[in-house]
Amino acid sequence: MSANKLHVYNTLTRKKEVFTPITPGFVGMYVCGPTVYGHAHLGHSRPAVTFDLIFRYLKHLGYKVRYVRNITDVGHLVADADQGEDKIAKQAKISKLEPMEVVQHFTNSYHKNMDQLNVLPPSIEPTATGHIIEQIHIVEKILEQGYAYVSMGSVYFDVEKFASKYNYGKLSGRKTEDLKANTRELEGQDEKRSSLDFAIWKKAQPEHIMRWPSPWSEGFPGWHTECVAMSTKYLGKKFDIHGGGMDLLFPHHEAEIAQSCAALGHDSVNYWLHNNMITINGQKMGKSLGNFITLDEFFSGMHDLLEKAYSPMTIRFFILQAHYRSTLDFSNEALESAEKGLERLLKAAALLEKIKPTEKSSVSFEQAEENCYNAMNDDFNSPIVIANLFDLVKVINSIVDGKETIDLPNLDKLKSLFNTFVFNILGLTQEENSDNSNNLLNGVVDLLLNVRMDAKASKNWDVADKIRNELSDLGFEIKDKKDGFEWELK
RNA sequence: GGUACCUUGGCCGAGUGGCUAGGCACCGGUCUGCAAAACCGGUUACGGCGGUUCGAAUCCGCCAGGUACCUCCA
Repeated sequence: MSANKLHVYNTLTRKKEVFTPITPGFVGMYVCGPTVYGHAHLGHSRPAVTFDLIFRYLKHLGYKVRYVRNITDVGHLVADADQGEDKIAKQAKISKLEPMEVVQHFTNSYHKNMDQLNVLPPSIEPTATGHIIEQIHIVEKILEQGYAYVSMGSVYFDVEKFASKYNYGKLSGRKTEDLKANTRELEGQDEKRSSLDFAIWKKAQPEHIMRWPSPWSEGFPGWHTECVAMSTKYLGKKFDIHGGGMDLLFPHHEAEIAQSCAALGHDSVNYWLHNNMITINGQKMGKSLGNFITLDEFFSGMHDLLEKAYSPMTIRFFILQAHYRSTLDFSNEALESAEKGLERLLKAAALLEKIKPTEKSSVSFEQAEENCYNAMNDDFNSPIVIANLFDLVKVINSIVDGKETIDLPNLDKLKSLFNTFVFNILGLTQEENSDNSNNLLNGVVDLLLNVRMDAKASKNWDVADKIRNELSDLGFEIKDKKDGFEWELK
């Protein structure tokens, strides 16, 4: 891997490639966002954090990035007995709310969770319902090009016709013959010429409450059309990066490629990036599997599978400790070790600010810096970055212990390196304990510990230990120093 | 059934031919009145069998186990 160039793993070619933007200095990135018909769960945080890391790093490299992440608020079908019914509409009926009320509620909840995870907002966050006209235009274009047909008020994409000219399945490695042999019986199949075809406009059934007029019927846009319409609108007919979860590879992204190819005559995306899944007991955590834990439940600890609450930063760090293309297995043990590791990292970051430089330096950081950049340039390898940061943690602690020395230029270098990677690129934040701002409490604890200092001075160990042990039981961590003490609320 | 991918130490997770991440846990030491924190050192690996090679966790083959997608899903 060459040292200075960003390489990304392109799902389309199954290789790491040098990243070269279409327009020098600018990057266009589109990422599939959530379908807002439920609270965000741990699985949703993976692409959000992954592409946040990528967004942050591209910006750090000096690119001007337009990051588009959509909100899917219409159109996807449910999997159970209510086949053919709109997910959002179904949720709306259950809770007797307006569909847009449901959408707004879960969008707000998603935004709150993303903010807690310190995920930066995208540059543009378009909604599917806000781009019905654009989607109708895409459908019209595909019809004009002859790669779709109208049937009973719905419009279907003609996969076999498309496949006769273009390569359908190139992203997911599928062949149309194999697909034909394996497609299940689904509702509405009789309207389609082939089981492979997919709806790009769907006529609304009477019970559908989300519906829009179109040249073909009153209905709603098809499953994969919104991303094509919105990515084209905001990033152009050709853009750099398209991201999303691996589970969207087929059919969603394959269908996107087919649609933009059919409508525009060429591919839109240069680099396809896919994050892997978070698993629970080795199995994908997913809405439809019912084995998910929401982010709010993680933050509060209110779930049977959780032994305790885990902070948003713990979740973020947990995700960043694995490479984005690997599966990541949830367990209480793994989260607790992430929590402790993160604490150690952030404590070092705080200590770093207090270090006073000396005349001479026994340490330098060129190698560490190179290692960090090489790791990020090698397909955003955050676990390697973190490993290097932990090496720096050791150095910081050794300096504080007086076992190493650092001069001003090296201290500035270390601060800049550490803070850049910990806070700017990995996007971690110090989670301030709100109780620390309580002056009354601070005064009382300081008083008790000063009493303990006096007890220690007169070798009254019983009193000294009693104060320390009982404060510890209450959740305070007491650290004796040479000439005093430090404490914090755990 | 088809396609793709995975299997690393007590746990989590990097690593793609030699130099063997990192975190958590555990053990020993330093410091401390004793602790905690910190530092130093240590222990436990590459699913199985074969092959290629001077050398394989890393390449190839077979076997076993697992996952994802093929229907909405991050």
